Amino acid sequence: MEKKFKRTLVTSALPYANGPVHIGHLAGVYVPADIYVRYLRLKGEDVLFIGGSDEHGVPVTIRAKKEGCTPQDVVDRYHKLIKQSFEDFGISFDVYSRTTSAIHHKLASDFFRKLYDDGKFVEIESEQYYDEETHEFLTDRNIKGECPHCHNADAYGDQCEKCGSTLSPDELINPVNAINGNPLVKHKTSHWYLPLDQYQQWLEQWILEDHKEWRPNVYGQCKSWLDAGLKPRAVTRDLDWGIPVPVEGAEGKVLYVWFDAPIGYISNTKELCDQHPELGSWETWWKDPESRLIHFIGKDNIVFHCIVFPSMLKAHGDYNLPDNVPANEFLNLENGKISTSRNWAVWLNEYLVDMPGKQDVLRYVLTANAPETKDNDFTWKDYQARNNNELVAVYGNFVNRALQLTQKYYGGIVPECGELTDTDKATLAEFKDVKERLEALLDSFKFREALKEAMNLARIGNKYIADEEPWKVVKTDPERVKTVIYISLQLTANLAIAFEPFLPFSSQRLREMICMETFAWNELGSTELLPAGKQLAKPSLLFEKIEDDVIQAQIDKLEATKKANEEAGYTAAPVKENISYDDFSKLDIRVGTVLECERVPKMKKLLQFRIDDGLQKRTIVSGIAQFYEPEQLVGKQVLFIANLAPRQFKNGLVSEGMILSAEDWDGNISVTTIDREVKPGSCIS
RNA sequence: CGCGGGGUGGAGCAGUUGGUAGCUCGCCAGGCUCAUAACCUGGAGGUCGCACGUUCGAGUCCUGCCCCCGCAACCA
Repeated sequence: MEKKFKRTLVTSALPYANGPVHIGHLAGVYVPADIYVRYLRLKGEDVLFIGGSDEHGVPVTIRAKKEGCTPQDVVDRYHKLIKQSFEDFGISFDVYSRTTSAIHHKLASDFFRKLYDDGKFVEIESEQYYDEETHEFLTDRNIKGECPHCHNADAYGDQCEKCGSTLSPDELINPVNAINGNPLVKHKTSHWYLPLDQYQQWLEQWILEDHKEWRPNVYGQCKSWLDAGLKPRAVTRDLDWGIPVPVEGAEGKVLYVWFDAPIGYISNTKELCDQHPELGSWETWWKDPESRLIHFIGKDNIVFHCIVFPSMLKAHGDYNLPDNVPANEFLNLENGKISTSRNWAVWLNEYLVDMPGKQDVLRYVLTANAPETKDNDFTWKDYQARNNNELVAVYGNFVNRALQLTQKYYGGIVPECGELTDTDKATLAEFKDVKERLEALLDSFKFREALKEAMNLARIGNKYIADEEPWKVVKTDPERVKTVIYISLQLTANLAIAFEPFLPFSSQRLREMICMETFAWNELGSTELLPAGKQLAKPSLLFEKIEDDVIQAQIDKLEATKKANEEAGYTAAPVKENISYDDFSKLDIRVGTVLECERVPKMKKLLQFRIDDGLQKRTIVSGIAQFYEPEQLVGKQVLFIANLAPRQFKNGLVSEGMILSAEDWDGNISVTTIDREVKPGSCIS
């Protein structure tokens, strides 16, 4: 299936302009994409690297409302910040634009219109529950109401958990939004759907048969969707933030963000090519069969890039389809899931303030530990170890040794190369082998392994110097040392090429040190990169050791910001509506003595209590298992609601009441108890 | 029987189409001193979660089971 392409168009997922970017973004998408692009450029291939911000969608409008500004303000701010972060980390986009651009609006609009005119959509009209405050239609599960059978007030739109009957939202009495409690009204609405079911067969052939070389996680995920059967997917929404649907009578509707975002790849290419005619027409990049399309994405985007977007392109008819979609899994941080809302992240803009000039260290660590086959974990200790034991000790050290020896013996001038010994030849041959392996790995998107191979080059160099012992030989055979140093310098120059895709900043500095103006991938393996007699610049350290306190500061910062953010986010909940004394007196709150307490098997959160309520013993189940050891509570007197209707759990357990407890700002739970012991069954009033 | 991802030397991970179990770090011993106490060599350490199969041969395929991690559910 090896096909020759004339040019390669690389896209990287459009980050959502709703917050800054963090190491997860970098590791999952942008660093691998950048490595690949830099590699192709070094080989002299025709390549474009397309990026941009995704600026439509509901979360932007929610954020704008919260902050009291316009959606445009929100995306302007984050687009700028994100763009700057990418620049700072050397992500070498040829263009980084945005989906609010005029070019994109027109192109996405035209794209939709062509599919519409060609009859590629299905229009479906329906009546759905609508929240007029948040302007959204709700899914069945997000609707709550009274069950028509057992009159449980909290039945969901698809099922009543009390009586177990299956429901549809229409059957619920007084349906409300399960998230915010807003009342719902029925709205008639019509939307356009892309009938993915019609593309099922074609997709099965195209992915499952023609692209078996895709990564297992991508292929597997596609297969599971295809096996489940595809359904038509809506491509429009009732919203006011987005690209208006270009159809008469569709006022108030916009293109669904997942329809317009991938088209952003096309618009941004167009924007670039229109400004730089020498790159050729954007249509050549997207439509010429000799152009290759590669999407770099995270695993959450697989369905859209492998199934939805290709179906859109196919429906349009003129476009190339992606040749490969290398998707990464997720990166965790210090054993926890990276989370923007919980501020559990290393933000790129902050990293550069704390670790100035260490872009390459992060690029290195994120690549060496890239989540290519499964979720991986970023820890600061690993970051430190990889910097100190690998970048400093292996790569930096070899370069420093070669350059220092050159300074010492030859005043920084490249010495003449004498006759090569067998070890010289063997070392150089090994270098050429690595080049081939490196290429094979990069061509198949195995960046983690490729980086390891590049590191091998430095290891070979270290071994060579150690074996040849020039500091010893110089006393007996100074001529021979010239050759050893010459070769060491050639290896150093080779490192500058091999590492350029991975560590562009360090490569640049290394090239300055050895006064190497031009370089190309094809020269990798050459023994004549630095001619004899060339004067080199004064060497400096390529990488620095990172001490424990610097790392500890980062760990502390992570913990502190997390805590501070949670605490700052706490405000006491507003007081509920007044109730009558009658309402209050209906509640029967009593003191009970805990006789027994144990965990409920298989239930992480549940504790099962045996309570003496003064009249009898009763069982109460409470969701506090993560905050108390069962033994701690035995013998305590707790407050509980005695007349709450019993509730049955799935495993058959019945809870006869509710123990009162307080939830702290950070989610910790504290059980209520009383100041002085009283008889079990005493009433609270 | 909710969905998914995993279980490989102390730690973190590779192991493509089944053919003597690898890498980085750590540890132990030795060497070297040009180098950011860095580098080089050697060594110890694994019944590849368990069991049963297929096979001349399984970490790699089949079946069953156990355990861990996400998500979902449960939090009266």
